[in-house]
Amino acid sequence: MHRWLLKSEPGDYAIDDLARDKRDWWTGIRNYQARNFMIHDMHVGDGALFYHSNCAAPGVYGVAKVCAQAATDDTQFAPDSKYYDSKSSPDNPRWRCVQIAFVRKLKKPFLLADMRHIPELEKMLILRRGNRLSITPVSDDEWRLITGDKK
DNA sequence: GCCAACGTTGGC
DNA sequence: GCCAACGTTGGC
Repeated sequence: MHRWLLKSEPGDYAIDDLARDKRDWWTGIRNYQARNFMIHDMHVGDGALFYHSNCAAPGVYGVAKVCAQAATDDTQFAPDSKYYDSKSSPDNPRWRCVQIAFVRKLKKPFLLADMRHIPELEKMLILRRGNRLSITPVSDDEWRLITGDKK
């Protein structure tokens, strides 16, 4: 069982959207490293920290979990989608994504500005300068510290 | 809005 | 395969 941090711009898709929808395919990932995490390493039951990026107060706002293994990301074939990929073909889809389910919102967000001051979190990839990877692994200790979960 | 850091593209 | 140019990300 692994744990992850998923970035999303709240203007695009926020934790409240997931709370409303209950579950959603994590479409639109167009980076091979993040895609490979979804295809090879993310499994049903894995936990996910839901992180808001590119916004006034970036940080972890909620908890989700993987509820379905990676499947074809249909947005790659939708010409109207901002995630359309003209070089991908239905015979050989380039992009796949997992489905995630809403678990809960944090009582108060764990902000990036606060994460930076906690020594136990200093190894988190999200804190590395220049980091742009939208899916990153999270250790069990980091998970407990951020979510307050006992295990 | 600024700008550093990064990933991708494409000419060679 | 190299690498400059370009577009994007994302904190500030």
